[in-house]
Amino acid sequence: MGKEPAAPREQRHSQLLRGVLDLCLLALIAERPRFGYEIVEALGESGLELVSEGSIYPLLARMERNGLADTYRAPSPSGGAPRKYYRPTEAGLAELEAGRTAWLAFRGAVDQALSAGAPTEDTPEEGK
Amino acid sequence: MGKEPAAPREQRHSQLLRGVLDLCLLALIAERPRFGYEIVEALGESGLELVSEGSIYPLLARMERNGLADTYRAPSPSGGAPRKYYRPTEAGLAELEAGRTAWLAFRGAVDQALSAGAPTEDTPEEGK
DNA sequence: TTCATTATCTTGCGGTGCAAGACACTCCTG
DNA sequence: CAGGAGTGTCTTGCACCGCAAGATAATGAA
Repeated sequence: MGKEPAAPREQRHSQLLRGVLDLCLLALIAERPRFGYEIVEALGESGLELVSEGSIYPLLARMERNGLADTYRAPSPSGGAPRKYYRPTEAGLAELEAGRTAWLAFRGAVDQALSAGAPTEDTPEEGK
Repeated sequence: MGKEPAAPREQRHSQLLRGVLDLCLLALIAERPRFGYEIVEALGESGLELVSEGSIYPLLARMERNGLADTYRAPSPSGGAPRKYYRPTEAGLAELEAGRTAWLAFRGAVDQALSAGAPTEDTPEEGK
């Protein structure tokens, strides 16, 4: 005993983000160059409020290392540490496009799987 | 170089499944009791073809251990090892309901985040 | 100088999908 | 009766990654 997860409900969110978080980042920096802090806020506005900096900085660094994004620095206009702006490379844009497709397919598959045994089930799917 | 993952594209699928796979299983056994092999096939029909037995048996066992599902055995009608049927408990149904809600919220958030910098958009970003 | 603000980066932990393979039960054939 | 094939279940070990927590850095104001 004592090995209970204790918070299985909130943990689901963490697991859900996997495999999609990098895509979201790519989409965000594809819209326009952004820096870390800004991205956290942008994600929050999308409804992904639980994403924190500890999640995205390593991810951003990995993307840069893998050649999906490149960066440049610029001083902070409001005083403070200089900002590091991220912007997708060609490879990054390609990855984003592939990822969008994968997400759409996955989303459809999960929707269908979850519709099984749904409570609102009038869906009179023909008997096979 | 030389430490590249080699297959980042196919790996995304694995990561996407996290946090949702248990929900799919719950939905499937909520529709009617099912056994392992059957579940793999059902998932495949939904589009989740890459899910293999190595993924779901441990998951099924975990759900049983956590009181989300209970089981009973029945002989295989077509000869072979006896089947182990899974069916959700009350707690399992509650978890399924909560999970559906979480999935819907997450899905919307990701859709919105991914719509940023979409190619179909007139992206009027000026050349800086 | 010292402090507050803004922002980036690192470490260690914990959860989990999956490939690979071992094991179990039943029927069929000779 | 023995052997084989088909059908299902279960276990081990690994690799991946989000995240809490905290360290670090740069700038401007008091």
